[in-house]
Amino acid sequence: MSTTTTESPDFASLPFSMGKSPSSLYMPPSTSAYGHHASIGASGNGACGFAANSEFTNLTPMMSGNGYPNSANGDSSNPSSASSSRTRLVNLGHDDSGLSGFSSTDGSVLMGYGSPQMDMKMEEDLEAMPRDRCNTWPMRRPTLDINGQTSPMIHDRIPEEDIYDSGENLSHSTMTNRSPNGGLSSPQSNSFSNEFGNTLSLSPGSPHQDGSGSPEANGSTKNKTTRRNAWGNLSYADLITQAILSSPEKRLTLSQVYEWMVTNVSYFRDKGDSNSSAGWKPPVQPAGSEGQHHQPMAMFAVWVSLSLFRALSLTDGHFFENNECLTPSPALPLAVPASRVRTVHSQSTDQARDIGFLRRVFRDDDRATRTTTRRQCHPMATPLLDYDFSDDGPDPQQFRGRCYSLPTRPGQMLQQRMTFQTSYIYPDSPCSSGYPSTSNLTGSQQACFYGQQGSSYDLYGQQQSLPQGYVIEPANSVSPSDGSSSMQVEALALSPQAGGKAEKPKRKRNRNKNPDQITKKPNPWGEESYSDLIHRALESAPQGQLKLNQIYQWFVENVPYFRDKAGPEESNGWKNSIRHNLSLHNRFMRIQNEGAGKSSWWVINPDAKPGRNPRRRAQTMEGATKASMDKSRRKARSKRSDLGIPLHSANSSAIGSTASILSSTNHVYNDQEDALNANFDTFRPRTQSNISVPATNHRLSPTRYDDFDFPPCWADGLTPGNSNPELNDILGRTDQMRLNSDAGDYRNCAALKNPNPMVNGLNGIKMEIKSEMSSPHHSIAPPPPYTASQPMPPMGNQMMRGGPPSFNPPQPQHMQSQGMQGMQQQRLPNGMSNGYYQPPMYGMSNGMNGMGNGISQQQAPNPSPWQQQQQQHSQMQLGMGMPPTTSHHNHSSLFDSHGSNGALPVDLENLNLPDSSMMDMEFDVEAVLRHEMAQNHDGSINFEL
DNA sequence: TCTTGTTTACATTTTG
DNA sequence: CAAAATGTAAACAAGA
Repeated sequence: MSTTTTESPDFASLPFSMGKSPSSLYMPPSTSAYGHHASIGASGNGACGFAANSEFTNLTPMMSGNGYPNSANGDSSNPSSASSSRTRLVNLGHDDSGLSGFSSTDGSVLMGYGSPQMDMKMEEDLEAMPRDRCNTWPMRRPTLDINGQTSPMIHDRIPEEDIYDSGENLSHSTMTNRSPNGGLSSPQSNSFSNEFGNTLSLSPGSPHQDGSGSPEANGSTKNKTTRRNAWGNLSYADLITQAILSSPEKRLTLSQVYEWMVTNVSYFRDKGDSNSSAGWKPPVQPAGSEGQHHQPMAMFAVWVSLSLFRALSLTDGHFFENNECLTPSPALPLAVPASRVRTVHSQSTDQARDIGFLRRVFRDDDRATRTTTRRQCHPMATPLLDYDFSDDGPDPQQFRGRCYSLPTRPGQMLQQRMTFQTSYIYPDSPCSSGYPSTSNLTGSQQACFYGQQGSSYDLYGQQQSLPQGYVIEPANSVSPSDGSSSMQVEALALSPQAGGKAEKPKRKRNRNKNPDQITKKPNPWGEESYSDLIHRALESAPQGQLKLNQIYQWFVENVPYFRDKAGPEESNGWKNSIRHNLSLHNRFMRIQNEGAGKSSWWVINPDAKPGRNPRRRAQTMEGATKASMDKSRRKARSKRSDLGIPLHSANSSAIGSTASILSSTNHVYNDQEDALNANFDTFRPRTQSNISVPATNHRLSPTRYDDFDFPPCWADGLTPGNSNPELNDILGRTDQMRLNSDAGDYRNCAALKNPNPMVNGLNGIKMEIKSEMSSPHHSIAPPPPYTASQPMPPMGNQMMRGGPPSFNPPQPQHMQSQGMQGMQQQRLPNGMSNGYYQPPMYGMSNGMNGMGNGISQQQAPNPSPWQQQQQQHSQMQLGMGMPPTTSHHNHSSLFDSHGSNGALPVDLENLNLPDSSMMDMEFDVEAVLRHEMAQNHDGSINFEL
């Protein structure tokens, strides 16, 4: 890491805007997240961060709207900060001087990312702004003795409730000159002198210079309660932070934290024995098991809170920017003399890691909530600033606002830059799942960090930056501390931008319940499952798609465990598991890559719900548990075996997909066993997998859709609103799109959403015109670019569909000529199958425009006859691709009709369609057919076989 | 023969 | 305790 120092020219060049600043870029919701890589999306050499408004706690992953290599370039000229209307995001980082900070004269440090460019932009706004109050400043309590206050204005503004915000507690030693009992439980504890040679000063007892924190100071009963904890006002987080930062390497094992506590905090020192420490630390472990403690909840909470609060600190100036505490005020000598400000010019890799840390902290799609401590105005916990305190002079005596209370001896604390390898406050390593690990914190974080220092995720030689960002969603304003807890624990809703709904955190298994081994990862490689890893791999792919061998490669390159098992013999197992997971989970989809004759592209299913997603099979069977299904299968198999029926019948290949489909929906059979007999052991060619998307064979020419008037459902984001909960439940279980509730369009919508002829499980039925077969594209097999799987957490439909598609196909020349084809080929099967890739329905117009073809369906007023025919065929195809819609009473008529007129191909007639239960879904295929026939003025329906 | 892909089976753990 | 989740192994088939 190369670090250079830039002396800020003057006071005004503080890297953070103080108050309202243009650096806080507001973007309308419509522009948020999708079209731009917002602030958090940093380039490889750019530092970015969050703009963490003190009001906001919800951090929402923000997906990039396009290929992040481009969009995340961190262009400083691009104010591509994304936010919701109430969200403030600041484009923070762009160049190598991304880290900067400032400090108060008393040594408290504000730091964060900020480039010189930004600094310049902020200058004009760095004017002192009056503020009525600070969210976290304690107001003067009537009962408090404020004689000692050095800044009356402060007390006028400090909310009473927050007077003992823990954030203030780590303050300068000069602030400890209060009542002997005002701080830690003993005066000597005000100075931490630990084994690491650092002397840390604490002023835990007093909120401010007023000394009112001392119960003895005023003798009021209330004052006795002002000390939050028995050991003082320091929260656990503060203490832990102090402990960690006091270590030479800025990292401690949990046991070392305990030890530090005992050594430096008299309260804990007094309770360091195995009996009395039960409340604050785990029971004493057997010898040799240090660091293997089972964390009590307090520590758990602290851990999490510390994680977040560091993360928020990493978000740096923006976090503080919005914090009024940092607004320069004549009454608040908080600003840092320019000479004191140093800007760290860190290497991009460092910044990237920092950003990566943030990203991981806030990203995990499986967890939407976090418990954390709201730490406003807390400049600590991010010793990323190389701050020169050498000439601080007598400033330690100066006032320190509550918001700056934490860093003590910042020169000590911040001299050593924290790196990812030492990011013990690193709760969300890829090996973790966002839950605090009780593992030895000094364990190799690096081993858990995919895309290690300086490396990217890229398998293609492209520089990878953050695939996503996060916007900070507004949350309830910070409630002042009630003083009853050492920390304010709040839930941080990490909601996907799309849905915004918090996901229940996904717990990771810890198979080993042995307390001594509880720190062990559930898997040798970490806490993430294969599925998670695959997801991550796909997420990291520039196009969001990887081939199987690329997934292998990703594993080898990014997960040490698999790297060590990359041998041909050793890798068989985990490769098999990867394949198994790819096939099994709905969150992955395969896009067939036939033309290249290569393996398929695997992508993240854009419709996969964040968090838990059903597997492709057992869970889709309502009322039939896996066990019962297995039993039924065995029974059916046995029965068939008894009858001499081969388990795998080639004849069934024609309905191969259907078989799989039905296998996942055979609960609809009245007689499950019949369903099993009919479908279960049906052989399914792998190219007709129910999770496969044919990439080429059934592609349609883009012109086919040129003049198609797409119903509103295409543009409405395909809101999951549905009028048929049952159906949608099924669809949801099978990972299908939902039917739009718009009765007027839902049929076509449903059809359009599933134009792929395979979507119905009608494999072998190609309702495409002959010209299609002779299409030059037919023999070309470019992998369809996965537009929706740009690196991002699973966002859900809304998010996936809400933004413009990004099209960076592996074969752009091909995809650009495909237009709709690229969309169409990736249609999800409709209701009856699953796993097909469903491209995002951004609104067809935009989507098409975004795909190079640029043809909006509404923009072709005069379709040619050929086009009309194509449209009709398309609609026909689409119509056939949709499930029956309106009435389950009509489902038989469908077959009656086609049976009578012979319009349907043999395959269709012979198709083992699901029986009544399936048709209970409110479909009206007949109506669709009629519609299509009407569209085809000759009343014919053409099927290409 | 190898790779890829699907599916089944089973053991174990977690979850509700 | 049942169901679900997960990891693992393996059978099987298609295709290069």
